[in-house]
This record gives sequence, C-alpha cells and structure tokens, in this order.
Amino acid sequence: MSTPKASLPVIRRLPRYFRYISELKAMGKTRVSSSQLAEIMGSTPSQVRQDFNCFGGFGQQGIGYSVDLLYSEIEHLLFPNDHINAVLVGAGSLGATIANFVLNEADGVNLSAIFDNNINLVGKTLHNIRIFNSDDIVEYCQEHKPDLIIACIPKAAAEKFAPVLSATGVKGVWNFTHYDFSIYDKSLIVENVHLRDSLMALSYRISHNTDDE
Amino acid sequence: MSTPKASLPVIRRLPRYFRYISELKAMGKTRVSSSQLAEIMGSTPSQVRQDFNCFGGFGQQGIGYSVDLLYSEIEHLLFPNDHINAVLVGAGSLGATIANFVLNEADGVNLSAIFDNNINLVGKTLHNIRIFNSDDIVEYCQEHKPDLIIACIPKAAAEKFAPVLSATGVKGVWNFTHYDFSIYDKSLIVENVHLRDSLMALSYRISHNTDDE
DNA sequence: TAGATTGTTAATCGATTAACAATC
DNA sequence: TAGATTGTTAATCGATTAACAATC
Repeated sequence: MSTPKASLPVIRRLPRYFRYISELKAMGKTRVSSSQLAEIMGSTPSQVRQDFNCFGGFGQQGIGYSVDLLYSEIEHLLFPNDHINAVLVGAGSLGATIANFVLNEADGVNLSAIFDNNINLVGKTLHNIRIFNSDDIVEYCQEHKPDLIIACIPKAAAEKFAPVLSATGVKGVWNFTHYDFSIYDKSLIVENVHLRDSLMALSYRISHNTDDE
Repeated sequence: MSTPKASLPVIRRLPRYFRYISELKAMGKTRVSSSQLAEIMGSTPSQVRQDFNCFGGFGQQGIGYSVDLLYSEIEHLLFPNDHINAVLVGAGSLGATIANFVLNEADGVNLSAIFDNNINLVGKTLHNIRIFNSDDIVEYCQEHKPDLIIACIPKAAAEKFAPVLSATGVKGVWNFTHYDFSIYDKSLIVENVHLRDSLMALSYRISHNTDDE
C-alpha cells in the first residue's frame, strides 16, 4: 500500500540501514548525517539521501537525520502492519534451523505453523510450533491467511507443491529451494536464498582473485 | 588466476547458468541457443552472449552452444582447482545445518574441520568432521591452508574472531553473521548471507506490493 | 550571518539490450 | 546458397554520483 517508487537495490539497502541505525540508537546517538551513514554503509552521501528521498525524506536541512525518526520510519517501511505471518514447509535440518532463526532473530515475523510430509513428525512440535501434514497446508492457509510461506523442502517436493501454492493465498515465498516458484503465479513475490549459488560465486571470486584492489 | 573482466552481476549469474545447463545435460540435450538459455534465465539472448563472452565465448556461430562444453567450461570457471577447502566456525544449529549442506550439496567444496568454543563439543564430531577448539583455528589453518572460512557464529564471537582472521591466511569468508569481516583486511573476499536482511526485504515487498505487473 | 547539511536536479557511469557483420 | 546463430560493437536504460540551491 502506497509508496511505489523504490527500486530493488534501494529496498535491499533498507535492512542494512535499519541494522546500522539500530546500532547507533543503541549507542545513544540521536543525530546522524548522510556522510556518516555513507561511511558506515560503504556508499556515498548522495546515495543515502537519494535512498531516503524515495520515501519522502526523513531529514532536516542543515541539521541531518534524527536517529530515532529514521529507526521508526524504516521499521514502519519494512513492517507496515507491525508484523507479517509466516508458515514453514519442511521440518528437516534446514527447516528446523530456519524456524529457530525466525523465532529468535526475526522480530517482525510470526511463525504459526510448520508442515512436513514425514508422518513421524506430524502432530509433534518443533520449537513449540505444531507440525502439520503437508497435505493440509492449503486448508490451513485459507483459514489463517498467512502472508508468507517459507520453503525448506527438497526440489522434488517443491515441484509437487508449486501447483497448489496459489490456492494458499500467500503473497510471497522465502525460497530456500532451487525450484522457481513464480512459474505458476507471476504475481507471487519470491525471495530466493540460494546457498549453493552463493557458495559457487564465492568460489569463483576466491579462485580468480588477482588481489588488484 | 587469469580472466580478469567479469563483473559481479555476471559472476552471480554463473551458478544459475550452471544449474540450468546441468538440467539440460541431465535431460540429454546436446545443443542450446542463447535464446533458449535466455528464456530459462529470464533474461535476453544478448545478455547470455555477453556473459559468455566475458570468458572468451563458448559457442559456434550459426550453431549455438554445446551443452557439454558449457557445462565443463563453467564448472572449471567456478572451481578451477577442482575443489576448494573450507573450515567451519560455529557448530550451533546454523553451523550444523550448513555443514550438512556443504557435505551433501556442495560438490566442489571440501569441509575438513569444525571449530567451536563450547568445550562440551570440542573433541566430538559433527557429520563425521572433527570439532576443534576455536582457539586452535589459526594454527590449524597455517598447517592445512584452507581457502575459505565459513562463519556461523554469533556477532559478538565474530567481532572477537575478526582480528586473527588475517593470520589464518584464508582467501575468503562465507559469512552468515552480521559482522563485517572486511574491516581488518580489505583484500579478503566476503560473501554475505544475511538471512534477516533477506527476510526484511521480502517483508517490504510483500507489504508494498501493488500487484501492478 | 556563516556553516552545515538536506532535497533535488543534472552528469556520469556501468549494465543491459539492440543491431548487425561474421561465419557455420 | 540461405538460414541460423554467434561475437562484438553501438544504443539505451537505470543506478550511482556530483552539484547546487534551499533551509535550518
């Protein structure tokens, strides 16, 4: 709702701004300038000001930015409805770790249910969250209307799951699989975390590093 | 060593090319055109050809690209020395999951040791890999010369670890923490996997999705 | 007022896309 | 030869950076 014009690179910088501003806040700083933020972010004062002006501009000419105001404005941009609701599919090693992560380190995200097709897990809990049968996910989502599905399942399972994804009504997928979830529904917002790709890109850079910087 | 000119966006596309080309290979396809690859990648034929030409060009005019040749060329670009050697710091929930991931799903990466400062874990094994005391990491690295450190430790631990990082002699860090490891050593290659940032960016996009695409 | 720093417009830079000659 | 498709140069597009007027 509202504010249409931030590009993806700007959106991806928002959490980093938020992180650094949180630190400044914790340190008791009340004001910060675009040049100070640029220094921390490894960018330029221009970029900082351009970025913030995508959202209307939070500063005062001649003064700088209020740390508290920046904090609450960016928090509100990232979580306009205070929090989003998520369910997790896949209670394996990765799923369990991600559940743990979301519960402990992702303030604005609620995790309400976990789904798995391993019958031995169904009915049990993981970090106090109930594990349901994967077959029941559409029904569950239609009733509880989560915003987000977190996919920590093997690629083959993702492929089977994808056709019913639209029926769940979620707006996005946090995708840890190598399956492309936007195939059936282009309007779905998919955030990919491709660990293997990340590691391979790192291998390339390590292996071809000419040290010339 | 060699090939200096690929930009970061190009490097980040390499693993995706590799992934899709692996699939084509598995399907028994022997030839592929830049337009077919563009279709799969969600890009343009021009971009595909530009990308490959960063590395000398793997195609034949009038014919297209050999799937087998592309596969082996890109594999060699990503892992010029067949594999890279890594050690893991942090044997918690995330560390255990990542160890499991590297051992089972990251073909070109060897994991030879795990480090943790929890004395109860030291001496035990995780997925058959020996867990050492974190204090011994510099000594271990000087002897075994791994290419890469995988950091799955809390931010405070990362902060304490960072000053000795240079002494390990590794070329890069696969960084799951929110600590900026390049502070002490600018020449270090750091690949960040910031789960919280990724989730926040997704929350932004879900929450401000105007469905206008 | 003078100094500082933003908001915003203009210039630059780099990445993507288009065009086309080379060639299989 | 004609058709297809690459390699490569040129044009476009978008993001970053610089400049400067507005203003605290």
